[in-house]
This record gives sequence, structure tokens and C-alpha cells, in this order.
Amino acid sequence: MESKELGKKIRVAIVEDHDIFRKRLTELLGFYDELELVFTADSGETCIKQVFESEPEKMPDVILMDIELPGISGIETTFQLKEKFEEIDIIMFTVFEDDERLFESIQVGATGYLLKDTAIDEVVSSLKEVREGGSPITPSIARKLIGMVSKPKKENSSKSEPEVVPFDLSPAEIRILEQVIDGKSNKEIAEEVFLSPWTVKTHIKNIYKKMHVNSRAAAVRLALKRDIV
Amino acid sequence: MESKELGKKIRVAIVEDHDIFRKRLTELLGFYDELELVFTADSGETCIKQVFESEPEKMPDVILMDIELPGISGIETTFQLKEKFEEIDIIMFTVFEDDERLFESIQVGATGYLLKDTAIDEVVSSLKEVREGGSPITPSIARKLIGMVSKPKKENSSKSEPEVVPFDLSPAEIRILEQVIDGKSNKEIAEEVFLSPWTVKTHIKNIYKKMHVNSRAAAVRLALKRDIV
DNA sequence: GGAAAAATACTCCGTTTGGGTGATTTATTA
DNA sequence: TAATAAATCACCCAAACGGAGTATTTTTCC
Repeated sequence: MESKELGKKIRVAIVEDHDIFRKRLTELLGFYDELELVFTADSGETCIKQVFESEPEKMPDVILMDIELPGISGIETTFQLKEKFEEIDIIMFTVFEDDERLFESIQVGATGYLLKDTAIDEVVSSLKEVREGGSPITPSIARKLIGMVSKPKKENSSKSEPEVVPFDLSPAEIRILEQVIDGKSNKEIAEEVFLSPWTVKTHIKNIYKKMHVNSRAAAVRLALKRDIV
Repeated sequence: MESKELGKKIRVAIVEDHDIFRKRLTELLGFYDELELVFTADSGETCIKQVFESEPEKMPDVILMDIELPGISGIETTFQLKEKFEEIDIIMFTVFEDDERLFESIQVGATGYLLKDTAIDEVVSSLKEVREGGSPITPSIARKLIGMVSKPKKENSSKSEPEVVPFDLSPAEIRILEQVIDGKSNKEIAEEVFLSPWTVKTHIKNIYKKMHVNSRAAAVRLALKRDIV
């Protein structure tokens, strides 16, 4: 855990399209001596522009990023920024609590995920935690995150190795996923497992939902990476 | 988010083998009126016994569970408790930060995961959050959790040596194959690499020929198996 | 300089996929 | 027993894909 020069101010940027909210946040963060607001932006495009134009000593350490933005979304913005500026930590800041956005945010490299009703000093601690290698996450969001890696409880497997199956795919689904990984088409799979092509398709759609992907290629990559097969 | 009868005291139990630590924690939590300590235990066995013998009005809402315990571990204890008392929330409380224990804790049904150096009022907020459907997690732990669901970011390996690639894919083809593995569509890839979608398609067809496959899924599997990326 | 390889762009066409919706049957378990 | 979850089958539609062919421009290397 490499804490980044304690004692130095944390350079913060705010990306938020809602004027009043942005100003209020700016105002509140102003009370904290340990923070230095380097810029605010009201859109993803502006934010990216600002970062590119920032002199090194004004480069933000952490960006508080609204997800809902006019034009490109906060998620897309994060993705683009992380491509070039890997070292900037980005905390998603949103009113939304849905799984998809959370998952996408994580995929594109967001470090934290806070709901907008988070108390201001919680926000400030989060900014610090992020600099120290942590990932501040609103508890209600954390529970969803846990849901993504935990499998709903079932049979007793307390002893020996827990036999970890990421995403809780049913046996039928795993069987089909294996065929998908083998590069077979739905029709081919159907013949292989003696099911109608429609059933195969339904299974695959359910697999996608559970794995949070939307194509065979992505499913294959994830499955191999997580050793599902 | 079903908050459980706000206004009612939260019944808490502490499971911790270290005497001084347990007493100190007990003492500290005593200052909070909104909490009611129903019991403490110094081992998993004792804890389970206590829960089974608890009268309904003394049943804990939340248990702060140390992971390192003499006899059965906090994880095993959690597992056994959750089997019978699904409604009890359990927060793992530990000095350990390793992935395995975190993962196991989640698998057996722990709701939160705090490090022992967490400030006391953070602990108290966590107890409340848990009752409101949240999952309080120490930020440094949360980052590990995120690592479990995120895709590894590509590092820029500035090519110095020729780097042998199975199948002799041209650099352009490898670049495109990487995108295919990321689950992108031809159009998305085209935008990413600034080429027309038709060109991308041509490349992909050539990749298929060289790899002797005829679908994305198959290409992804082969590429990952042979470490092309 | 000239041949070969790679990269680029485009068309036509039929097939496959992914997403949405809905329905029935069989376990399982609360 | 009632509620839930898993597995099965079905249809529609728009978008994406894969196969075949053609053609120009760059690069590379002998």
C-alpha cells in the first residue's frame, strides 16, 4: 500500500453537470485544508480536455465523477481517461444504484463508488482512502459487489476446498458455456446436447446476464480467466 | 432497503478470543445508546452455543466476528450460523487482509468485512448500515473485491525484443485480435483503431484463416490458450 | 527496381446472434 | 400446499457476423 506523500494536499477535480450540486460540493470541499480543487467540469468532454491541458503540478490525483452526464457518460469518460492517465483515481459519484452501471464502472477502472447522499466528510475520507490504495464504496453498493462474487448459499461444503464457481451458473448452463468456448454455434450446441436451438439460446442469454457480458467472445474470455471450465 | 425498525436498539454480539481486545471493544460499544450488547464469546463454539440458547428478544441482530479463533475459525462459525440463522448479519473483524479469507468469508455469507484498526465510530456506523441492507467494507478490502470482478488492465509493454507469436499474425492483426478478445464488435474496433469497419473485417477474416477458426469465440479461446495476448 | 507481403477499403449475400417476450413443465423447498 | 427456481421450447426483429470476391496503396526486402 503506497501512500502518496502524506502531508501533500490531495488534488481533486469534480465532474458534475448539475450546476447547483457542483457548486455546493465545491464550496463544501473548500473547507478542507488537505484538499486542493484543481478544476471542475460539467461534462465528460470538458473534463478530458481539462486533464490533457493540466500542467503536471495541477494534475488531479482523484476525480469525483458523476455518472449521468450530458454527452459522453461518466463511465465512458473514465474509460478514456484511464487509457492515458492510469495514475488518476476516479470515484464514481451517483444517485444510481443499479448493478449494470456499477459493474461497468469497475470494468473501466473506477476505484470507488459513492452514492450522492454520502455525507461530506465521508466523501473527504474517501478521497484520502483512495490515495492510500483503498476503494471506498457505499455499503449498499458494496453489498451488490459482494453479490457479484458470492454464490447464493447451497449444500454443505464447509470442509475441504470450497470449490469456487464464480457467477452461479447452473450445471446446464456450464455445459452449454463449455460448448460456446469450443466455438460452436447455437445449432451445433443444440445437436450436441439434444436440446432445441431455442433452449440453447435461452441458456446463453441467461449466462450472459449472470456474467454481465453480451457476446460470445466476452463470455469466453471471462470464463477462461475465471476458470469456470 | 428494508431498514429494521429504526428506533429499536441494535442487538450486537462480539466474538473475539483476545481478552483485552474483547473487553476494550465491549467497553467502547457501551457508550452507544443505540446498541445493546447481548453477549460476547471467545470462541466459535461458544458463540454458536450462545446463539442457540438466546431467547428471541436477546437474539443478536449483528455479530462482530473475529476470523482468527481457537478451535473452529470465524469463517466456519459464520457458515454454521448462517445455515440456521440466516437473518443474523455477520461482520468479519480481522487483522488479515488476504484474498483467500475475504473470498471465503463472502462465500459463507458474511455481510461486512472490517479491519481491526477501524475507528470505533466507523464500526458503529457499520453496525447500522448492515441493518439497513448495506455491506460495510474497509476500503482496502473493497479494492480486493473489485479486483475479483474487474478485468485486468493492459500494461504497456514497450516492445524491445521481437517477441515470438504463434501463428504468424501481423502486428495489425494482433492489435485487432486483442480487441476481439475484449468482446468488441467490428464497429467498435474500427473506432478504436481508426480504420473502416470493412478493413477490420478483412483483418479478422485473415486472422481466422491463419488460426484455422471461424468464429470469434474460437479465436478468443485459442488466443488465450496459446498466450497470444 | 521490382516482387511480395501487408494494410486498406468496399460489395453482395445468407446465416447467426442478441434482446425482448411469453409459455409450460418439473423439481425443490419453504 | 404454495411459492420459487430450473429447464424447456417458441417467435420476432434488427444488428452483427462470416464467406467470397475485388482493388488500391504502402511497406518491406531481395
